[in-house]
Order: sequence, then structure tokens, then C-alpha cells
Amino acid sequence: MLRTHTCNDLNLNHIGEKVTIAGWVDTIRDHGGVIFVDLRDHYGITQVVLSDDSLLKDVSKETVIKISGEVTKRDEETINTKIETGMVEVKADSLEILGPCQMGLPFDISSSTTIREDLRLKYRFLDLRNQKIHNNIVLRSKILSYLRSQMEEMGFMEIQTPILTASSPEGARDYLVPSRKHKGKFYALPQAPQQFKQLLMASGFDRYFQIAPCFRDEDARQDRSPGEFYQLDFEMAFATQEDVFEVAEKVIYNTFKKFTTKEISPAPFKRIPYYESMLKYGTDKPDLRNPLIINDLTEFFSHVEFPLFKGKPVRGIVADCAGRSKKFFEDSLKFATSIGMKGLGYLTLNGNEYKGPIAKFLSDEQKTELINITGIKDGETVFFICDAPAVVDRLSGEIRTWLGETLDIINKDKFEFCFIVDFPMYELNSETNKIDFTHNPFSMPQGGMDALLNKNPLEIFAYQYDIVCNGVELSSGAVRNHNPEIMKKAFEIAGYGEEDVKAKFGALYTAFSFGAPPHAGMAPGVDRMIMLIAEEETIRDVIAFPLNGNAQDLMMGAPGDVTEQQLREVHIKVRD
RNA sequence: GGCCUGGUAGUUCAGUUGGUUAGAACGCCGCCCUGUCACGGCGGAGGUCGUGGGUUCGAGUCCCAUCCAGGUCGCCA
Repeated sequence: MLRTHTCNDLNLNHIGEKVTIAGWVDTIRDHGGVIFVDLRDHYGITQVVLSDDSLLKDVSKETVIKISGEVTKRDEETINTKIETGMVEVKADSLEILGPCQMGLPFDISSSTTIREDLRLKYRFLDLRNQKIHNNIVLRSKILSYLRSQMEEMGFMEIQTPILTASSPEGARDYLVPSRKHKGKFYALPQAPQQFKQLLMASGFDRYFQIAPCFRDEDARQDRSPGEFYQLDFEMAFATQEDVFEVAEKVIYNTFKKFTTKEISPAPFKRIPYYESMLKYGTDKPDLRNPLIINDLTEFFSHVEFPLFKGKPVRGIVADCAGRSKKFFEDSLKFATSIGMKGLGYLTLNGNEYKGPIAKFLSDEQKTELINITGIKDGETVFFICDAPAVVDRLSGEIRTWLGETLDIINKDKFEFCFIVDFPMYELNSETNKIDFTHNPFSMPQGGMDALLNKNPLEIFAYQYDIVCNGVELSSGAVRNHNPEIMKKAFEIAGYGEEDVKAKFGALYTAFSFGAPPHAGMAPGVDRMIMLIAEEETIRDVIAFPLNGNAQDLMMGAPGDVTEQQLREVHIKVRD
């Protein structure tokens, strides 16, 4: 037996026992006659006391050792309340090196989170010894387990779907795997189990879920790991949008409730139509912790003789900036300029009078009307955003976020969830002037066949939805289009014939032709959920072995070279 | 692929209008220390200032190119 206890086990009940513990040397505090060693393992830290410094020959920080000795009680004044074992210590009478550690660690374990990320990733096994990162991975494991148990409790069963599959023509760039047995042919890693889970519905499985690996060859972001990530993918037969929301509300609320102490917006989560979100928050992933709301002032300014705003969309954001210095307003203009705006007008309501250069263009009635539209109160300021229709919402959203952060009015102790619903089914591609699917060709159009036949395609909504938390898109999902006739028509509007549908989604199309149930689902991003719960800034800090921002594994050396022989076998010749 | 920021000791960083031998903290090595827990004290080693070129009497500092890192936009049905 290598050890009798872990480094988090010992307490006053063990006084006088002879024990053996093992772990990493966290710190050595040498006082001459007496030496303290903090021994660390997965479970915790135990202080070891040595009186013979020859025992520590060749032992440096991060060496793995085993020590045997007697558990003794600490004096009252030397108790360490920071660790679970702080009441006791182990008086070592023997020490054995189990895993030597060469001199010169590339970085200090306890402060690894502050150092260069590429170095941390190259030595990820050391970085993962850091308590914070180590705990994130433990938390991840607990969350995954809890997600599974909840889904199973609600009658979902986990079914695994293929990793080696066919390239899908829509969406993100695929990772390709060359075939050895079929010259010139390729597998692709799935971007999501989308088609498989829909096929499972056609196969008669009622409630499917999977903590599913997804692979997309797209560039990284702070909240987007390149290459691979995990989704809590689920799909329900004979289900409506509200049925899906009920499951999502339950599993997401419970998971956040269990693993954080922050306030969580309770179910039912707000349902916000896409266009309303774009107008009120300037984005389709609003941070509802920010109390500021964007008003549409286009109509209002069409009657105001102010040349700069004439004939253009105008938005207004009311914020309480009382007591803010002149610098604050200069900074707001500076920020507006930095995101490409030409200016940022504003008016402050002072008693019955507006202060600001635009005030003189407003009649008395218009001044009252502005109060009615925006709800501005005495002392508050309304900021005006005016720009081209294509960008005015996005810019307003950025100003809203900047104001929220700068005025420090975002409640950081809260998780605010909402569903964004009613995404448009189609959009006009500005380059080709062609009608494209906005999001997902598998979604059911609202109004079904009737809408496709009789409505302007650009005015059709899809049963398509996102879950957003604190400005982070957690997932998207949809009620699927399971009817081959409606599917054919939906693709026809986007310029694809039946042959195209068969070529691109042959299995789905055929399966739906043999009787498929209506079905719906979604797929919350597991990494992002854990990132929010762990309150980490970057998604890489909740993944054990993440790729770097450039989609490389600096530790294993991936992507890497392969031999000529390997390339020949898969019929690949690399061009210079 | 575009844009922004950065690259100086093992690590995190400072380095003035271009001017003597490039500094600090932590880490590392040596010595001292019997109650620390981020122990403390004294001493020491450690640098191609990312790389290449240019301007200059003189470049860590200015210019050009290039590589690398982080962020951001494009992209992510």
C-alpha cells in the first residue's frame, strides 16, 4: 500500500496514529532545526514536519514523495484555518521519493494562471496542478454527471452517434479525414449530431440526449474553443417549442442552482422575439443584467428639423449620468468613434429644460413627446445613435453595453436567462441578392406550407430559438421541419431543387418520406455553461487539454507531420 | 484574411527626448535560522532585449520587413 490516507483526510481523530501519505511537495519552509513541507494531492494539503534535513536530499518543489510518521496535534497558535487538515500535522520519520522533479520548472504552479497562455498549454499537465484550474476540471466532471442524471430523470436516453461521418454541405468548415480504402473519398467529423438525432426521431426513439463532441474548423474566440467542443444535445419526438423550453428551463436552472450561489432568473425564462431583441438591446444575445433599453426614435426625428438625423434610423438610450464628469462624456464620444460612429449626441433633462446642442431643434411639444417615448426623468441623459439601417442596431447595442459597464449598473451577482424566439426563416444575401436560410435549413417555418406558399419569404419566421445568459449565447435549437413536402418547398425558396435536397440531406429526406414524427430540440453548449458557472474569462480554463487560439495542441504537437507511408496509404500528396 | 495590443532574466514586468556596465519582484543556487504556513535574513548565478535589415557617432528605445502570442472583425447552418 502506497498510502494510508490522502492529504485531506487527517484530523484530530487521527492523533497518535502512524500514517503514510503521498503527494507533491507544494512548499518547503526550512527553519534550520525544523522544516515544514506542505504535501499536496488531488484532495488537499497536509503539513509535514521534519527535523532531519538530510531526508530532504534531492527533494525540491513538485517532487512526488511518500512520508511516514505520526499524526500530532498542532498548538493552538499554529493552527492553519485555511486547510482542512490545519488542526494536525505529520511528524515524518521516513521519506521516499516516488517521482523526482528536475530543477527549473517552467513556471510557478501556484501562480500559473497569470502567465503566458502558450506556455501554460505546452505544460498543461503542470498548469492542471494549479488549484483553480484543477478545481475547474473537477467541477466540469460534476456538472457533466448532474446533466446526465437530470436528463435521464426526465426520460431521455443517451445515444452515441458517429464521429466518422459524411461532410455536411451547410454550416461551418468540416474537419476532413481521408479514407484509405476509398481513394479520394473523405470522412468528416460531425459539426453536431444534428442529422443523426433527427434520424433517431424517425427511428422511433422518443427522447434522445447526448453530451456530444462537435467539431468545427473555425477560428477561436474568448468563449469559443477552436476545433472541438461539447453540447448537451437533445431532441424530443411529438414536441412543441414550449415542450423544449420546459426541459431546457429545468435542466439549466437546476444546474446553475446547484453549482453557483448567485441569483438566477427563475423559469419561465423571458421569451424575446428576435426583432424586439435587436431593437431593444442591439443584439440577438442580450445581457439582461444591463437595465438600459434602446428606444426607436426614427419616427420622432422624422418630424424634427435636425439635418444630421433626417431620413435615417435613430435610437435613443436613457441613462442616469448625474454627477458624471466632462471626461465621461468625452470618453463616450471616444468610444463611439472607436466603433466607427461619426458622433454621439446626447441631451440631459434639467428640470423642464434639455441641455445639449440638439435641444434647440426641438419644439416644446416635441420635448414633451421625447419624455413620453423614452421615459427620461429629471437629471437623466438620453444618448442618440444614428447610422445606416444595417448597422444602427449593432452600434446601439455596443453603446448600451459601454454605458452599462462604465456606469457600473450591471448586476454581476446574477444569471439572467432568456429565450430569443421568432428568428426570420430567410434573409437576403446582400452580395448575391439571393434568398438564403438565415440560420438552419432544418427548422420548421411558422405557418408551415401555407406560409411558404403565400407569404413574402423575408417575412416568414422559423420555429428557431436561442438560449442566452448574461450576453452569452448558450445554445440554439428549433422545431424541425419533418415533412418532406414542406422541406422541399423551403429549399425551393432558397434556390434548391429536390435533387439538391436529396444530394445534401438524402438520409433525412428519405427517412422523413417513410413517416417521421414532429420533433424539436436544442443543444446548449456545455463548455460555455461551465465557463459561466466557474466564472472563468476564457473557455480554455474549463477544458482539460484545450487547443490554443490557433487550433494547435502545443503539448502533443498537433497538428503534426506524418510519414510519407501514411500519406500514401490515404492517397494524399501534399502540395508545396 | 483585416484590424488592435504586446514580445526585455525561468516567470511577471519596469526601462525617461536614442547616451556609461539593461533593472525589480517571484523563482533558482549557496549559507544562516526550532513553529512556519506566500516563513524570514544574507549572498550568488541567470539576458543574442523575438528574428533580419536600416537610420545614427551611438538603438531595448526610431524606421522597414518578418515570426510568434493575446484580443477583435470576418467566419461559427
